[in-house]
Amino acid sequence: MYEPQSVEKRIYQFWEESGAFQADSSSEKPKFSIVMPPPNVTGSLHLGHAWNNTLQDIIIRYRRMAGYEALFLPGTDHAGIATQTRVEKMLREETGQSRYDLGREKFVERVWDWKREYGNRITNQVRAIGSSCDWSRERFTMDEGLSKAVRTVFVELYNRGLIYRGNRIINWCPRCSTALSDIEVEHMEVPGKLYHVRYPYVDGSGEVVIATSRPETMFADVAVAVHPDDTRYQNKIGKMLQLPLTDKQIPVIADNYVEQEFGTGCVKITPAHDPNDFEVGLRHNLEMPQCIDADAKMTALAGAYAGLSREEARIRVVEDLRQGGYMVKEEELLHAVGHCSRCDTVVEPFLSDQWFVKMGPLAEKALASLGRKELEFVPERFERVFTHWLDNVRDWCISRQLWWGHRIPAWYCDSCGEITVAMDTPETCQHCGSKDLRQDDDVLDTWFSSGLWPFSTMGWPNDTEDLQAFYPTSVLVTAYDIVFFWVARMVFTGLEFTDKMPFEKVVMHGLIRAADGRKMSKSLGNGVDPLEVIEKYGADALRFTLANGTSPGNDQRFYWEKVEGSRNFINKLWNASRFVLMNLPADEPLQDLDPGAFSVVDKWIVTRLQETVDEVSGHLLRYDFGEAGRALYDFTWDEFCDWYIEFAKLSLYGEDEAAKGQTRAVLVYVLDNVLRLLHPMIPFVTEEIWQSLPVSGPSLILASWPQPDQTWTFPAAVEEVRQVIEVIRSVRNIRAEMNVAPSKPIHLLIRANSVQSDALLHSVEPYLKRFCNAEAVDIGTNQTAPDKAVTAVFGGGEIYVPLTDLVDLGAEQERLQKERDRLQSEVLRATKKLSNQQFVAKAPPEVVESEKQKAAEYQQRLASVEERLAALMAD
RNA sequence: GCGGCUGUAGCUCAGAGGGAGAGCACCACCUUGACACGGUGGGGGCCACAGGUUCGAUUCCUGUCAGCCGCACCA
Repeated sequence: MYEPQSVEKRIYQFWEESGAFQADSSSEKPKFSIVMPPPNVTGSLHLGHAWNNTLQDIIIRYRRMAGYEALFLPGTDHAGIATQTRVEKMLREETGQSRYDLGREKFVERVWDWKREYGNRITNQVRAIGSSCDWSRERFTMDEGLSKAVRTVFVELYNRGLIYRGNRIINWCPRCSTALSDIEVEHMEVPGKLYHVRYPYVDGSGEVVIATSRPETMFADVAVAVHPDDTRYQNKIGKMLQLPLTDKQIPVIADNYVEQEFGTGCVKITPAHDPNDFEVGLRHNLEMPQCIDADAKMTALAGAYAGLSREEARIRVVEDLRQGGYMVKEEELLHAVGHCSRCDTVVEPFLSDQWFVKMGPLAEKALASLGRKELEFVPERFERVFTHWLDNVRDWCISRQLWWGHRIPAWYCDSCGEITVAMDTPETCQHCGSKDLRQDDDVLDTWFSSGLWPFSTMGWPNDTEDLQAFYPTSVLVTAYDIVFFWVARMVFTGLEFTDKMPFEKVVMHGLIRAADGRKMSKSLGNGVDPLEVIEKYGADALRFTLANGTSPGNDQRFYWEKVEGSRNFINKLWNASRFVLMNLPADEPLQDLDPGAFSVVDKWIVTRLQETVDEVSGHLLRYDFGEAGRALYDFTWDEFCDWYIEFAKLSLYGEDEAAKGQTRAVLVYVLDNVLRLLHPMIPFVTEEIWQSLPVSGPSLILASWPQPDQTWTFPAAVEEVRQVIEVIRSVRNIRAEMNVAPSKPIHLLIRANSVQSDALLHSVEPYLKRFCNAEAVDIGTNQTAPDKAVTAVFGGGEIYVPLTDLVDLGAEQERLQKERDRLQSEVLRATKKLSNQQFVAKAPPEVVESEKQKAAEYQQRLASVEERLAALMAD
């Protein structure tokens, strides 16, 4: 039994130390490169990473074997919010201090300590799944070089007018105390209420009724808007309203944004707390007071409610509105509420000074480039998702109120108030020369640095050899859930700063789900730790599970049973290899392959191997890992193990030394190639086995990828062995159906229906004897059915198994009738097709021809079965 | 609202314009000298539904139903 635990660590170390993972930028070979989506340093490997890494590593190992200089560049990102939160929590637990107690500098130093201590945990986990990364090129988003790239891009974009600072509404997470970009907000349908509230006119001439889902923001109301065409309110525009629960007065204004049909057609305008109202505020030049602060608490503006949380405030405000007679009605409302994607807190639309990337021009460039087919998505459909998003992008808020991250290279002048943006800390203000400069406190969104990953990792902005050799990268492999976060940003920055798409292809895979189809998540506690899988079944089994039988871009569910199946396959391979090895002579060299001396089964397996090589290579080139895995599984188990090895035993246990030598050579040849083909998927076992095979080369990881060899294909042999197998199966079926114990020898008679068939059957007689457990085999073109025999019909003739004392005539009749029915329906199907003039006229000739052949063969078989049946009835 | 995915054996899923597949589960048999994480044989499916294109559709197109997922500021 194969035990991966004792093998995998050793093999990985061997590879790593042998330099097999290292790519040479000065190599003459064609280049192939992948940059790994950097996992969070704080994180630990989950099955999604495992899947992602498996696919990348399959691609890289395949290309490396196929003669490319292959680079798989690993690294991690600094994960601003996640890491900072983590270290803050640790700090609080250990010393009771907050980051403010420590101060920025000390705190950041603390995070670096943490990173140095735990940061290589995840990269060691990546090693455990076998990724053949070039660790000498490992990068971290906060490395000096990558930080320089970040500053360069920031300064450049600022100078090109694509980065600006503005006082705008952004998504604010009160718990994380930072701004978030639009895509870091998850909208969830939440039941709420639509409150209809009376706002009376100041002059006592009545009232308007507004509808709101957030009554607690009313203290920051600056107007009530109606549609300019709304006849109900046209003459009210400009009138003043008394804001309930306050002494404030606000005007009725007109704006096209209001929908007349919704609610009452009146909208309260709160520019500081609602993105739409903010736009209205800008259009009408309104004040933008805030009644909720950064901690999601009510400000002094809320008067008596100041200091309350927004939730408490709502309850109290609603109550007081009811008391005061302002509440008209309360309707149930299901509405989408933004939640922080990291901590699930309800996001507050918050007016503040932030930095933004102007997306319009960047998106346009990306769309143009996509239009020119400069990037290919696999599967294709993801391109639509991508372009649709690009069509509607909004500016990207990139500043984060954190300490851990790339600090924004912008300085404010206390003398003139202007901003200086520079690569290096400026001595003086660019505008007035003053030395009173303060650097912006904020850091950049982590994705800002991840967005530069394909080229920043290769040394950009310096013009390095790596960039020359390996950029643009060949493929990007990622799950579809981060196309917008990551892929899009890399595309923008790649085009803007390198004038190239950062990768030729984007290969998308799905998400891995729990067995019940739900997402794996910490809160549900239904996550499976890949390391546990590796510990129990080995990394190869995990990899094969994740790659085999999957479909591009689709999700998959995790099943331990599937891992078990993979483990069984690996074990099968291991045992087959043991068989091959134990049948090799210890001291003689292996014979050369001599196709002239091949037996029919040798020709067959060698041909099937060529076909498999062709098939698997094609699937891998198309990134169709599931199909590649399936083809290899079937060939290895069903054809090589179940049939060829069994055939080979005859020769190996026989007396013919020449045949034995050939068989050994074929076994080794096929196994060698199977190992090569399987290596990208299950690198550990294949390397381990390969090391003990009598083949030349330092390691499988550096061995060459098999090429299909047309001179070694014997199509006739494939057809012949197919027939031999059919005979053997038929006899086994007879044994099982007629309850003849496998241990009981039988007498086998075969009537060949052609000379060729006769010759073939004679040549494979030893196989028939062994596989059918026949004490005697009689083959001839004029064999006839003996009395009391069980019959089966195959393509090349008829099989008779005399069962003198055992035969149950009823059972045999039943068997033959079943077979007759089956054949009849086949004949019917074929003749029906052929009698259709349209089919014969319009279908491709080869299809018609093969249909004719089928019809003829089934006719013949049917006739045989009917004849036998008649004879049986006559008895 | 817009866009996308999925619907195939009891379960999980591949597949492809010309005879329905795999793994697991199930039934029967097998202590065969690589492997019981194994071997042999077997049962099981109107390929969601309705139209259309085609000589031919489970596969392509349209619609319906069901499940899921993105994107979207409707108070």
